[in-house]
Amino acid sequence: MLLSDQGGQTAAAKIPRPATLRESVIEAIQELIVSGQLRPGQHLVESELAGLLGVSRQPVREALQQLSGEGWVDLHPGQGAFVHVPTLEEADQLLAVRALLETESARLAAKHTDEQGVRRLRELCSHGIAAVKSDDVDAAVATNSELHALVTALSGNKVLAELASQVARRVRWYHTPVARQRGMTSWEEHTALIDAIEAGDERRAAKIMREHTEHTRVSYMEQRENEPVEPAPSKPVRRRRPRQLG
Amino acid sequence: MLLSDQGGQTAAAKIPRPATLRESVIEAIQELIVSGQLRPGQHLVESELAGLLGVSRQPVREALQQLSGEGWVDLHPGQGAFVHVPTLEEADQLLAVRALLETESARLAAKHTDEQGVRRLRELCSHGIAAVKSDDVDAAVATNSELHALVTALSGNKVLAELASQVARRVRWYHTPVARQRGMTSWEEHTALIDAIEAGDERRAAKIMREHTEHTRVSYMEQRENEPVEPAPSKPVRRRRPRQLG
DNA sequence: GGACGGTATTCTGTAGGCAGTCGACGAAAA
DNA sequence: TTTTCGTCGACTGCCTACAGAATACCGTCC
Repeated sequence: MLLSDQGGQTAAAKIPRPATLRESVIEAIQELIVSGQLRPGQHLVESELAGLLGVSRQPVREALQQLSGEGWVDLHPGQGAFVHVPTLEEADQLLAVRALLETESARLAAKHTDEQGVRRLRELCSHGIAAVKSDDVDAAVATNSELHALVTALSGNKVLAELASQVARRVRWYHTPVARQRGMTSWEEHTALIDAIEAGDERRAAKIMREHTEHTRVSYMEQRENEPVEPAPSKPVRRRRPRQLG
Repeated sequence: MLLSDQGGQTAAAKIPRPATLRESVIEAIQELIVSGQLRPGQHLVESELAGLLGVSRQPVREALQQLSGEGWVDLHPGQGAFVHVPTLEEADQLLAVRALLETESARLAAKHTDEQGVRRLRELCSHGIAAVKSDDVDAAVATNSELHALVTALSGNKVLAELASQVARRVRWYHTPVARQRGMTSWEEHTALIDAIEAGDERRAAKIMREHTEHTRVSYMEQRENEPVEPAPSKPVRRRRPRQLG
């Protein structure tokens, strides 16, 4: 029970629960956002999403509220939900926080180094390297998330792990385009990190993780500066359906 | 807009918004929890809360879900909401995370030291000292929260500030009983912290904040060991209304 | 031609209601 | 007496419906 729900995907056991509609809706909307079908700043009309997903408004409302708590959408009271517009500044700050949390996690993981944990880390690492070699970016990103999640789990601090996972989910939104650019380098750093954890070298593990996350941040910032997104409307306006003829 | 919703209570300006029912319900339930009217592990029946607060079930549901995201209640699918049972271990970890976040905040605040910010910090500090002298624990705790929130806001990293505020809210649940014990000592440390921030001494500010939060943690742990709470039922059971006669 | 106010429309926020599900209690069997 | 099964009650999850709020459209007036 302790770590079963940390990995999320790792614990596929238990029961393939039918899951509540709310959870399904959450995942569906997340998918729509990361896939770009819902653009940043777009007004999310509850009834529309409800119709699209074939459910009622209530699960959609609840999903939007949870997504708001996780930073995916912004909830303007009385106005509705809008897909969050990721700022350059915010991405920078988010990645900085991630660096902070994960650095500490790595330090703690090295402190209570755990043979079985290290083994699982190595497994994930080889999966990730395989994914990069076969040019499967999605799999690489997913494995990357799992690996980082596992490191935080190994820190032994559940609160820290949960918080880091929350931040990581948001980072993942930005991460995909960077993954290809970073490519194999990232996984070499992972390997070094695991070595440090296995050796129980807190200082080195922390250092590597800090540099690793910092590299990702720099990569992201460079990428973004090369491809400036079009300036979104500063005031998100409620979209209006074209009037019906007749 | 930038910092207005950081303090919560500080920004009483803006609009005396009628606020959505959901938000009111959230605050009401939080209040019921911290005041102890809702005991840890207790089953929260939606219809009951709805009746108590004079609203329908929907706002209550939404409030419970948000509170679940913030760690106040645990949501068991198909079973309902239960007031979170704070573990000793969890409190320890929570305070450790707070230490991490606020240490970094203090460092950053010292980095971009800001005259006006320092002035506001000193104001809060004197308020807090006055509260302690007049033995007003609630005011002291509130002012303490505000001060810490302001430090995180001065860090300039909004994501960090938001996260720290989230953690701080949970800490506050545990903090009240410790406040009296720590008393004036805590505020002397605050003064030293502000001095360091004003001087722009990152290292010293971080050090003071780390020790400060560590003192709180130790205080809390000592207090808890002296007064072990009764072991809550490990399996939260759905409360059952006594059967109607006839 | 531009600005302003009225109106219509759309969406959110909330309420109430129904079916599914989970747990508890009690009876029957071993 | 202990275990197992059936039944009942209550609560959650979801859907539908209604009232209020906010905004865009459009005609009128200056």
